[in-house]
Amino acid sequence: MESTSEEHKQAGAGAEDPYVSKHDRLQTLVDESVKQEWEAEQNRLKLQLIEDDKFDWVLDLENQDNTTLKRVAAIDISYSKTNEQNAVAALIVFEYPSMKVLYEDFEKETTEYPYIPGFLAFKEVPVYSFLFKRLREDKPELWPEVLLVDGNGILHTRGFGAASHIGVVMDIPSVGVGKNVFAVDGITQFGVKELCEKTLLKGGDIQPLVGTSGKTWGIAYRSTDESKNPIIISQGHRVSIETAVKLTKACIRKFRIPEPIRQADQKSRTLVREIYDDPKPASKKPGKK
DNA sequence: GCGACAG
DNA sequence: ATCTTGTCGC
Repeated sequence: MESTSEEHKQAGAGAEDPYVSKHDRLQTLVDESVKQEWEAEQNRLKLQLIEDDKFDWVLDLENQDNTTLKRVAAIDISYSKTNEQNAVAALIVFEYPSMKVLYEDFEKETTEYPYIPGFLAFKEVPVYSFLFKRLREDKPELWPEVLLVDGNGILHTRGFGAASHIGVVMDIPSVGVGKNVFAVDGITQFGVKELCEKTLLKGGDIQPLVGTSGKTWGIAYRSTDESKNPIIISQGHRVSIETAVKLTKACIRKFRIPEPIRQADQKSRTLVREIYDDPKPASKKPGKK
């Protein structure tokens, strides 16, 4: 039988087929039935989603004296370049507004699932839940008042991205900050890019992301004068879009990415390299060679 | 069927 | 997500 490379690829999805990449094998691990279960869980959890401000702290950028916000956290996860399943996740709690690190914790992880657009939470939330559990047990007094997540909140196919997912599961106010646009409701990367080139002229400028339906899914924000590409802010859980933008703005320091997320990204990336990609000669005993 | 596709 | 070289600017 004649077989194109495409057919060969599909026909040989078995785990023993050397012509099928590990990535492809992971993808086939998540079949339609799994995705349907995940969709159902997203829709179920979404019933608990709160898109209004529901917290007891105050963040006033005009009158800092009114501000009572003390603890902002960020989570991120970095993957091994040699094995895409291996990763290190980070949970860091910062003092606001000094951005001094109050608490940081890391955890190695071997992700069970691959990345599938629309289902990022199912790949990353398990290790985050673990880290939050350890925080609650070890330093409950440092529980953050709000959480920044690298990824989208309601800017999502079903209005329930990873930032909203972790926010609901942990019952913590959360904000999604992405580096790319997730296409939904007529919003496209290209469209947003073109629009932002006209509207985001300087650092601090914002551009609402309004879908065909009229819904505002998030806001593109030019965080600094130097960064031409905006970051994409969307509501996670228990925050309005205004608060989501205000908090993100308050967490920008010198760089495009909000400082908490930037540091969580940096540290998890350093660790994943040390642990998986730059294996140091396993601790040789001093004096021995 | 076709295009889209966070990390 | 990760891989990549040089390059511009403070």
